[in-house]
Amino acid sequence: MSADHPTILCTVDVVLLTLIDGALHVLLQKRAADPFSGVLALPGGYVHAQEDRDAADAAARVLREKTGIVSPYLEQLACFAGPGRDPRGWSVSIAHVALVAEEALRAVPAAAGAEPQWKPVARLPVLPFDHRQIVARAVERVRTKSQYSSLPVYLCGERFTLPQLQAVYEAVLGEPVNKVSFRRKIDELGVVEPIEGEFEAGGAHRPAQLYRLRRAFRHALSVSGRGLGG
Amino acid sequence: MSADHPTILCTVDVVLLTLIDGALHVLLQKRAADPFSGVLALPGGYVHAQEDRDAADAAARVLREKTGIVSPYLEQLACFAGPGRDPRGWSVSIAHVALVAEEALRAVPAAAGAEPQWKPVARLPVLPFDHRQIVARAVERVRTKSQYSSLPVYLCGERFTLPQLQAVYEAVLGEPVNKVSFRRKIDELGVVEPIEGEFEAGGAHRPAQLYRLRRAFRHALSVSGRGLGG
DNA sequence: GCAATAGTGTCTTTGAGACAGTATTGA
DNA sequence: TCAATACTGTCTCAAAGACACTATTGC
Repeated sequence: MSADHPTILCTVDVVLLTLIDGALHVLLQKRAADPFSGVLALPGGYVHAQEDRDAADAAARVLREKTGIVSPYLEQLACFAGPGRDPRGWSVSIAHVALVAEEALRAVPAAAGAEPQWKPVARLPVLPFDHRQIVARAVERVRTKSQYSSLPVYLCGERFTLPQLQAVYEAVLGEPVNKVSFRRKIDELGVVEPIEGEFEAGGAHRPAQLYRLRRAFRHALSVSGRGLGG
Repeated sequence: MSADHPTILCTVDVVLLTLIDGALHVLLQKRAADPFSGVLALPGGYVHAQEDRDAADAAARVLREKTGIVSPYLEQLACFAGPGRDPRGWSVSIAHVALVAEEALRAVPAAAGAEPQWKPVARLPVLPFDHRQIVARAVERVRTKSQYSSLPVYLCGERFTLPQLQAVYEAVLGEPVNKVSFRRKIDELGVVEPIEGEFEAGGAHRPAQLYRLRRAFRHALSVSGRGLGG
């Protein structure tokens, strides 16, 4: 029965987001091969049936191979499929969203793929395939989830203060949040903990308590994004 | 580059839910072909590159061809993918959730496929592939969305009373809901409207106002499920 | 002391649930 | 008139936001 139907292209794409100067940016790379060789696009690639254990695994591999980045948060976004999105024919892209702290990018080893470029999601260049819609859906998902979850902590570095975390929420949501209710919410979500005796010094004002992710929410590898407060 | 990789099976599966005697039921059919020929499973099939315009379109076609049902609500759920879920090899299933009123099933023409069987989601038989997880995720999605949206209206017939709609919500959510806040919420969602002068007669009590979906929320065909109060 | 930001106590406002009342039917 | 359910007005309670106050630093 499978022979009745022409081969369908099966790929994964990754929308990797980070916060630069208070604005969400997405990682783009110049494509190494046709179609659209040399054009800026989302990192993506074919599923490797020999090595990938599932779609998230494939997305994590593609991200690692092309950019050297291992994201602490990786979640399936949706399938984008149809006859027109890829000039080669009917294709399926299993799109994923990943989050990383800008700070963590400084430790990334030399990438195997093209030099990554960060573009603000509010001013994207023209993108091939349906990558513009994919990015839009990813941003929408992150904004929606940030309203009730602790997702934005994955945009912070290892150590952060609550005022910093609040600024991250405000940047993602695009609106100010109430300080008191923000702290109440973060407290009851229970995903971060104060680092005993550690404070952010430097300013001409009272130093802020440093926090970190609780152990149960730290991931060296990719996670599904479900049921983890994300 | 595509030749580097073995063919990946690309299918769609549909979790069609309805409410029977106050309990969520899922439509299953005996499979017509191997693998698992003759075993009860979700209706599913290959993507047809020649005719399907996207994944939801493929799901609607599969559902229509195999069961004769055209659902007023169809939404992409997630991709289930991996080497172990199908004995034929690495496979991708683009799973969808669909909702239909039990009442609407009576008007369904003779199905081209096997006789559909409705099984309660709380007591599923053993299912092939990863269909059990797919059903579980579908039910979880419907429950979650029902908490804040008008999704359950698609489990009602064309005309319904608010007490009937409330009972549907309670069946889906598995818990009683407050009558006053329920009516406030339905009112502000703005997806239903009273049918002027029409009441549900019959009981030895005050008749209830009949309601229907507002025109903007009625769909003869499948919809994406996003941004429509669903 | 003063400016600046961190952190907290508490009042107000808003929305959800509880409860009890009125409305309308068939018997 | 009574039982039964539809519908509605209003009180109570809990969560969220507003505001103001204290805390701690560098200058």
